[in-house]
Amino acid sequence: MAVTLKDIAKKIGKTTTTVSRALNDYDDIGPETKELVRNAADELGYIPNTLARRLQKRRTDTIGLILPTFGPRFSDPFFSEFLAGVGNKAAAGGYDLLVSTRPPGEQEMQAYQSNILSHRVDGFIIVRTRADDPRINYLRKMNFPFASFGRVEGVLDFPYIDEDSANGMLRVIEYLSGLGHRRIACISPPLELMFARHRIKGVKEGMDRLRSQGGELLIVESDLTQRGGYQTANILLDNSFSPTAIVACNDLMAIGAMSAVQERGFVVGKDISITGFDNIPMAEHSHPPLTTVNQPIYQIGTMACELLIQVLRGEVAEKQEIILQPSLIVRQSCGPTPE
Amino acid sequence: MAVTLKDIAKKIGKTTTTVSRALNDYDDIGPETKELVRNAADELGYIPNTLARRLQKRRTDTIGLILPTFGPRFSDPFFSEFLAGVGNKAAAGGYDLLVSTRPPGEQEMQAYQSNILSHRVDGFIIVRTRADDPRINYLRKMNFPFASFGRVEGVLDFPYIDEDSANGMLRVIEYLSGLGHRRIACISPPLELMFARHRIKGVKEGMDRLRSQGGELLIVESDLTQRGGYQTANILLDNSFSPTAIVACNDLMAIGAMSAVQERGFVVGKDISITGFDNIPMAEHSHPPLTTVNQPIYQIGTMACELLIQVLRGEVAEKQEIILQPSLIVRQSCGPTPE
DNA sequence: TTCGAGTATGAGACCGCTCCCAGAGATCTT
DNA sequence: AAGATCTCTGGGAGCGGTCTCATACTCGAA
Repeated sequence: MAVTLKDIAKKIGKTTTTVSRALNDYDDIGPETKELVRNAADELGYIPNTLARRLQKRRTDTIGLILPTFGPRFSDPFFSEFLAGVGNKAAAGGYDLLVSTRPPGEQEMQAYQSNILSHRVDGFIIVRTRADDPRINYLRKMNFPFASFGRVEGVLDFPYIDEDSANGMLRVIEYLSGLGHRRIACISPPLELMFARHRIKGVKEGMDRLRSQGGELLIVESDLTQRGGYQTANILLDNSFSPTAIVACNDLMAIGAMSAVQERGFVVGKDISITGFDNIPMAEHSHPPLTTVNQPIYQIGTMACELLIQVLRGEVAEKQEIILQPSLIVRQSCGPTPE
Repeated sequence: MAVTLKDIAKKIGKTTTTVSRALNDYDDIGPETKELVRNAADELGYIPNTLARRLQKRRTDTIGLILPTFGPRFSDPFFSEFLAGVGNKAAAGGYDLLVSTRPPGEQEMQAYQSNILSHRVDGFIIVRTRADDPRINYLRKMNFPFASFGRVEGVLDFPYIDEDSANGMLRVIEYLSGLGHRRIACISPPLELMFARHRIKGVKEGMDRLRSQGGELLIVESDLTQRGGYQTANILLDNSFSPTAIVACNDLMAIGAMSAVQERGFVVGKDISITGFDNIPMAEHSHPPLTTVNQPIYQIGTMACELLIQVLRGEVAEKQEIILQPSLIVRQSCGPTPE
């Protein structure tokens, strides 16, 4: 069996009280006693039982992360990198990370509820926020600690981190307009997702500025996947709108769109320009390499986790709201408008 | 405060013993009493405290999964899908999933140790096995429950699931040889990884059969990433060997290799054929779509988790060792040898 | 000298749950 | 009718920690 406080106490003829406090470095324990206890603990190979400690402290030292996924073939590079960021920060702060995947909706909400009510986690990281996000509404109602990556519509009285996607998209449009593009199509994620709204907002704002110069915009909704981007681009290409540039709201869809365009014999970056958003590793190695907006997703993961840890520790965060400024990554998927 | 057994007991004038057993449906509790207890529990909104139960049961109902990652930019589609498989199965079986990411080596081993010794998990899922795997050696030594995705060299006295990668690669080589290819280059992962060995073994076996027909093989080691595949393909293309086909040991490297080949103006599937392995979603949408070997990674995740759960429950699994037979997915990245 | 403050340790409750064991009735056996 | 058996419930220990409170001792100040 595992070594307990009692074993140490017995060995050195002290009580568990003393041992416990010595090991936790309380300053009401004599230095020699501390020394004695520590040596005995080392010798016996003592390791505290996390469960017992958690029960007593009424804390789980665990952070929950429930990834919203559609269907089993879930392979979003976004999440794996975000996960790594959150996980490493959590580990560094002494927290465990409890991960689940649930499709948005009923099951997802149940997962949040049961994790809270059965005392499995101390706080949640929310990812990929939705406009009127039921997760955030619920956590707020329960007064349960959380931090999110992404904002919501309405009151923002919780710690969050987000990228200024609107500004990122504005930069994309400005870049494209500088290359002469006026007829631009945009492939959007479901508009219930907040980041989709921000990105679309940036696109619209950019196009508004182009209105006097004949700017035209067509927005088509898709589903964030590569396949979705492919299909949607095909729809766009069949359409009479015939854009000179396609602005996809994430890299995965942009890469899917590239396939569709290339399949029709067009050259990406010459006949049609394509942009993405996120700067996933794949974007650098697509063919041609994808012009996109950088989103440091690993760092965002660590920062979101840090925000939550601050809340859990009861520290007053200097900054509860972090908005990162994006940067445009110019590669070869865009070129001047063909005449 | 949360409702406890004691609250229910007090309310109906019974003891916590009775309440506990009624809720756990022990058959030594009278049916009316059970009814009474259940109603009171519902009324008060009782939810058992997981921590307390776990402490008492000396079980954590938690499965550990430590993903081996190199560097922070960790975005392997492989892992996210595997994770989803494991996670969903764990949830279905009433287990929590504790996830960490660690670079292989010292830190990784410490994570295993501390998770075991501080009683955080009941068992581990090991992924991406290595030839003489320190994780498996350790868990075996500690007699700690685990199941793995992947085999090791030597004794296989633990539950595992694996794909018959050797056979998969054999099929690839046969397919390529059928198209007339004889000078074949292979981009390999680090050979310390078991699946690399199996895949290379299959490649060699296939080439051995081609020896009488002038088959020539060049193997170059890379690192599983898209970037690695790109760089390694460039090295290959600079080499005098000039292969007519490149067999990459995973899809990510294959896609990277495609970029390199295309950058030099070659047409993939005509001038040079390329194959991958894994059939990640991206493979379908690369340009051209990638010929590869299917590996149902989501299902593998669920099955690995199931193996572990059987061990944890003390059930005797009918099958402790599962080898899946792969299937070749033919797409457009291969063609007949150019003369 | 005596009291108060400070220091170091012990005793024991408690977190919320499970489970062993005892015991009270009810029913059955001979 | 008396003991044996069965059914149901209660008492209480214990999982492995933490924390409050009490206590014994030392020491300097009034």
